[in-house]
Amino acid sequence: MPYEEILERFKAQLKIMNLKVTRERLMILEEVMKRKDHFDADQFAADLSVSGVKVSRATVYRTLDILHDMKIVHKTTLGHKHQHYENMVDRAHHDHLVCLKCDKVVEFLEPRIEELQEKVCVDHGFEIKDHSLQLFGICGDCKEADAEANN
Amino acid sequence: MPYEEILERFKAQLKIMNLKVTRERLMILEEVMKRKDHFDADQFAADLSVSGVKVSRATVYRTLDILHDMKIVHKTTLGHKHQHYENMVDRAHHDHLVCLKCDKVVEFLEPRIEELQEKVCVDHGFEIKDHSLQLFGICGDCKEADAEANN
DNA sequence: GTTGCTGCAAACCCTTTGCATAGGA
DNA sequence: TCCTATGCAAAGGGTTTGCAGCAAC
Repeated sequence: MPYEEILERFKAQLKIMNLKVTRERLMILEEVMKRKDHFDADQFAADLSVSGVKVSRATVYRTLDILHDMKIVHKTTLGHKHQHYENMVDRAHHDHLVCLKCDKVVEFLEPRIEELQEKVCVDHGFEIKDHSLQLFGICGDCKEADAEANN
Repeated sequence: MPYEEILERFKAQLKIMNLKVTRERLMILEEVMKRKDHFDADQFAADLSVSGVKVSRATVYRTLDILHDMKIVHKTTLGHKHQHYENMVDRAHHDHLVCLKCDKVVEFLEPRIEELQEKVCVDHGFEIKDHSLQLFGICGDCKEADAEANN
């Protein structure tokens, strides 16, 4: 989806929600759209600042929340004490593999897991709304590094 | 496993780890063994206090950590900002369904999901160590309540 | 002009930690 | 006696919030 389109969608949504189109919100949207990785609010605020964009941390949190409500960003817990955000424009749902040694994050999608989750919910009379799945382990690179260290 | 046995195991493990057998640690083990639910440290400390057992929150956290190292309790994140603990004595691994309305927690085990997780890891060259899976939705009771409210 | 937004700093919440004292081994 | 454990209160780290001034509409 071209940036122009997201921008228009963002503005339109803000209008619908009775929110104002401000310089800060546009700057944050722009920065989010540049990101393809999993980022945390603090790092994001720092990067904005380095780019010469002055926006307070409070506004970053507030705006990321709006973007989350609009499903433009997704929030995940990857085993740290802070939340991670990711740009979801043109991206399908996925879960995460997290390396316990180097913190590398790899995305995956296993449709059969998704189906089984649905089934579990139905079996328990739940209407599923969301889920959170993270697999923690040691990535290939770290395993290799370990093996070498033991030689 | 009878309580006596866990108690002995706890004392033995403490000895191995060069930790002391204290009144506080025994009181906390006893309270943990009474629990079959998912509890948080704060509630746990409050309940201890109501039972007339005086133990500081700091000691509760410290001791729950020891019990976690010993695999006597398991730590989970259930979508809240605090950790939940559960007594794992005589209990197998399981994942959780969480109701977004009433916070009810239901446990489930779907071996096929576990297998597929293994497969995903192998496919990505990861050595799996742990995983975290929560399904969020609306439980049967809340769905009924909603339906009635709409009549 | 009205209403919502921002930045700041303080508050929050859960959890951890430093330190003096108490208490197992 | 020696050394760890405890309790307290303060610190920590991420996130939220109250408020006065400011910017959209």
